[in-house]
Amino acid sequence: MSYEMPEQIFAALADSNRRALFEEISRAPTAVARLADKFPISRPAVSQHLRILSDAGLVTVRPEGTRRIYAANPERLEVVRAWLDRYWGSVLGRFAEEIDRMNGENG
Amino acid sequence: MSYEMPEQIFAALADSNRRALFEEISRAPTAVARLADKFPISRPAVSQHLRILSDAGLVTVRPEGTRRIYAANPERLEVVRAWLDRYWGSVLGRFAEEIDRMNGENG
DNA sequence: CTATTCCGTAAGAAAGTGCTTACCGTAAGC
DNA sequence: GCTTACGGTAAGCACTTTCTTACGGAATAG
Repeated sequence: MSYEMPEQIFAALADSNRRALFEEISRAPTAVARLADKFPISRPAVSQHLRILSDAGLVTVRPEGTRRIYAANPERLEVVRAWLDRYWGSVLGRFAEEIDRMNGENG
Repeated sequence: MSYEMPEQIFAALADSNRRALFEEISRAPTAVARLADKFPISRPAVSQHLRILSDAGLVTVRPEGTRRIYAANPERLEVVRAWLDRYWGSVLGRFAEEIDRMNGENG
């Protein structure tokens, strides 16, 4: 049994600035300076957040002249959904066991 | 339009110890000392994690004698799922717009 | 070639996080 | 009552995060 741990992804999405950046980028691929204009933090701060999003695989980069265009990689969120599904699976499995157990005792 | 921000929930789940505690509690409601036995951290550390999980609404507490039994509140994860769904909705909406725009230009 | 624009990185400050030990309150057992 | 078990909180420490300013490298415009 092996599945990808959503460690980096949860950590990346835990910061509200980063979530907002990710959502902004998801609306349209965007250059760094433009993001820095839209957010109340400096351009280096944006770069640092983008680094983390990039390491988590949530965004990709494409150079365009001197600019670097960041685009979202929405598929990556499947890891989160997979974690949720796996969690629900185990919780529901537990629930079913409990039902069985109660039936075994009483039914 | 208003929807609950998953701020605290993502932050709570970003820590692997906390995720593990949450999953452990999800298997069965558990007292603090028992959790401290199962994890390589002290009892106060467990208490502090439980506080954060509790503030995020991911767990509930029930006193039982001198013990406090923590139980998971899985429904809370719906906030995460809702965020995912909303995100996908907007991304797919964008995609549809893009298709329309291209059809308007070329087709 | 020079100037300009864009952006990543380095360095450092301030704040936050996660852990430990020590302590205190509360519930149950003797 | 007194003792024991349980667990939250305070204080302090090491480490990490997040931001800033300063700098330097790379691509374009003149």
